[in-house]
Amino acid sequence: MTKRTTLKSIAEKLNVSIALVSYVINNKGKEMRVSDKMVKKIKDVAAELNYKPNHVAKSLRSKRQMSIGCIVDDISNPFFSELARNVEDHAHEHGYTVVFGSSDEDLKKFRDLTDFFISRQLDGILIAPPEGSKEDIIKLKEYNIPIVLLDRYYNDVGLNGVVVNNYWGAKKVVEQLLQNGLKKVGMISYESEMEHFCQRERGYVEALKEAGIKYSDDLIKKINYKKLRSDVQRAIDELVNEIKVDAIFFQTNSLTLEGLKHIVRKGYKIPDDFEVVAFDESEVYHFFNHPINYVEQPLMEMAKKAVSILLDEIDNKKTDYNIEYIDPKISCCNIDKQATNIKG
Amino acid sequence: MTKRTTLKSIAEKLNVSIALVSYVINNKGKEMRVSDKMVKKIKDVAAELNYKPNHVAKSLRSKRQMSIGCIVDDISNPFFSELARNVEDHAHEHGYTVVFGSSDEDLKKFRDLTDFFISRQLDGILIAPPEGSKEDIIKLKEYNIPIVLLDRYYNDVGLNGVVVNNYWGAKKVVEQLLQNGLKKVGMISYESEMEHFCQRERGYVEALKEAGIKYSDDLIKKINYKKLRSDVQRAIDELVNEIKVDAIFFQTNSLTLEGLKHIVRKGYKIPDDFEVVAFDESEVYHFFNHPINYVEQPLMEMAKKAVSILLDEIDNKKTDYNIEYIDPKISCCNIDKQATNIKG
DNA sequence: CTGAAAGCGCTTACAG
DNA sequence: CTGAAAGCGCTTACAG
Repeated sequence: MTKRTTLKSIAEKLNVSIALVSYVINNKGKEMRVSDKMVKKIKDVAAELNYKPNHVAKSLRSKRQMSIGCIVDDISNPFFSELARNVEDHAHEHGYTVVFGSSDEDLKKFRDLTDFFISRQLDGILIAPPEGSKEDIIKLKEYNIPIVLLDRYYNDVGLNGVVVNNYWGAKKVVEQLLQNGLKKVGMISYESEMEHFCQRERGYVEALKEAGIKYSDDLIKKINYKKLRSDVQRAIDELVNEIKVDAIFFQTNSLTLEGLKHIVRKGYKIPDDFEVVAFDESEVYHFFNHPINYVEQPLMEMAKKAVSILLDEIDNKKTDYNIEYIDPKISCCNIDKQATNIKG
Repeated sequence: MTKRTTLKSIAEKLNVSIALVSYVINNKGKEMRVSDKMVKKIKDVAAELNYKPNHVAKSLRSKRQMSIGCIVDDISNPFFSELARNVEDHAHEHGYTVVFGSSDEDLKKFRDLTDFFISRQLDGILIAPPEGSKEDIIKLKEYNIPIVLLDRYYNDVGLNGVVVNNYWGAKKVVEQLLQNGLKKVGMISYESEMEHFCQRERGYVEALKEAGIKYSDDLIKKINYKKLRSDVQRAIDELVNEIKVDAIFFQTNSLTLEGLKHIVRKGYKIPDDFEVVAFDESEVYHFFNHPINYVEQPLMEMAKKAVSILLDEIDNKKTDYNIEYIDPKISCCNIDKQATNIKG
C-alpha cells in the first residue's frame, strides 16, 4: 500500500513549502506572483506523482463539501430515478455531486438519512418528504443546513419547495374526459394524507363540479399500498361493474401500472368499456392501441429549479422562502406516435 | 447562522478536555474508565446541544469514509436503478453509504467520476465499466483503492468482479426456443465490443450450433444505440420479412422495449408471426397475451455479493482476485401470472 | 479517572 | 516571490 500523493510529498520532493504547492495547484500562482518556473516545476511533479487533492481535508478547512444530498421515496421507482438522473446532471454542471438515499416512506430510514447527511456536512439537501415527516423537517432547520423540498411539501415550514401543480394537472386531465362527453369518472388513489396526492383528488373533484356533475365519495377508491395489487383489482371491478363509470383516473404511476395490468388481464376494452387517464407517464402506455392521456411531470425543469434554488441558498443568495409551482403538461401517448404534447 | 455543536463546545460547557468528550461520545467511556457521572453529564449535554459528529473531521483522521462509490451506465435505466437500490440497501446494512454516478458510456464522464471518488477518499468503488475503459481501470489501481467490477468486467486486470453468466443465460433461453421446435432464430444486439454483450451472442450462436442449426451472420442484426429506434425497426422488419425467422432474441432490455413497441405498432402477432425472447426483464411483458421468456438477472444477489466483496477488500480480508459468475434464471412472464421461474 | 499534544491534509492571512 | 504558522474537528497514544 503505497501512500497517496499529498501536497507535502510534492513540497518535499522540490524542497519548497506546502503553502507554495497549494497556491500553484489551486491556480493562485498568478495572484501570489509565483515565478513561472516554479509553477511549471510544481505542476510537473504533481502530474508525475499523479496528485489528486484530498477533498476531505479541503472541506474540513473550507466548510464546503461541494456535495448535496437527495432523499427520494425509492430510487428504483422510475419517477424518482428519472428525477434523480436530472438532479445529478444539474448538480454536476455546477461542480456538485449528489448523494442519494431512499426513505421508503419510513420515518426511521428518513431520520437515518438526514442524520447521515448532517454528519457528512453536506452543503444542502433536496428532500421529497415522506408522510408524517413535518416535525422532523422543522427540526432539521435547526442545523442551518439549506433545504429544498421537492415533489412534495409542507406549508408553513419556512422552506423553499419545487412541486408540480398537482391540482391543475389533475383538473385538466379530467376536464378533457368530460369535454369528450364522458360523465361518470371514477378515481383510484392511495390512502394518504400527503398534500400532493390530496391535490390530485381536489383537482378531480373540482373538474366534476365545474362541469356540473354530481360527485359522491364512492367514486374515489382508496388503495392501501401494502395491498396494492388486490386493492386495485377490486377497485377497478367495483367502479366498472357496480358504479358503472365511463372512465377511471389513476392518481400515480404505480396505481396506473397495476391498474392497466388488471385491465388487460380481465379483458376490459379501452375505450369501449371505459376510458383511462393517469397522473405520470409510463413506458407501458405504448402498448395500448388506444391513446392514453396523462399528466406529464416536467422532471428536468423540477430538478433544475430545485438544484439552482438549493445552490442559491448555499451561496446565501436566497433568503426568502416560497413554493415554486410548476405546471405539468397534459400529454397523450400511444403506439403510433411518440408522446405528443397537447397542452403546455 | 449559529455554529454547529462540536466536541469543543461540549467540553467548554463542562470544563473538561475534548479528549474526554470524544471517548464518551464514542462509547469508549468504559474502557477508559471514565466515571459514570461524567459519562452521564457529557451525554446529557451532547443531547441537549443536539451534537452530531463531524464525519469529515473523523474521516480525515481515521482515513475511513464509510462510503463507497458506484458507477453505473445510467441510473435512470431500470436495470441500473434496481441494481442501485440493492447496492444501497446492502451497503447501509453495513453502515456504508453509496454515492452513485452515471457514466453514460462516456469515457470523459467516467474519468470525472473516478477522479471525484478518489478525491473524496471513498473507501471503495463498484464499477460497471463503460466500453473502452480498460486502460482507465488499470490506472485506477495505482491509487490502491478497492474496486469491484459489477455487471461487466475485463479479463486480466487483476480485479474482483461480479457478473451474470451471460453466455449461459443466452444459451438457455435460445435452447428453449429450439426445443419448442423453432428453427430459424434471429438476434438483435448492439454494435458493441463489451464482453458481457458478446457473451450473449456467443451463447446464442452456441445454442444454434449444438442443435445442429446452421448459423449465418445475417441472423444477428447490429444496432447503433444512437439510432436505436430506426435501427431496431429495420432490423425486425428484415428478420421477419426477408430472413423469415421463427423467433427473435433481444440482447438487452432497451432493445426489447423498442422492439416490442415496433411489434405492436406494426401489428405483428406473437407467437403467430414469430416468437420473442429477451435478456433482462421489463414491466411491459405483462401487457402481452402470449407469455414471454426472458433471462432474469438476480440483481439482489449481484448487489449483495459485490458489496460484500468490496467491504472485504476494504477490510483487507480479501487479497486474491477473481470473477464471480452468477447464473441467471430463465423466467416467463405474461399477464395471467406473476413472473414464474422455470429454471433456477 | 482525566488532560496535553500531535497529527490527518489542506488553506490562508501574515510576514518578510 | 516564498515560508512559517494557525486552525478546520476529530482521534489516540502517552503521561500522570
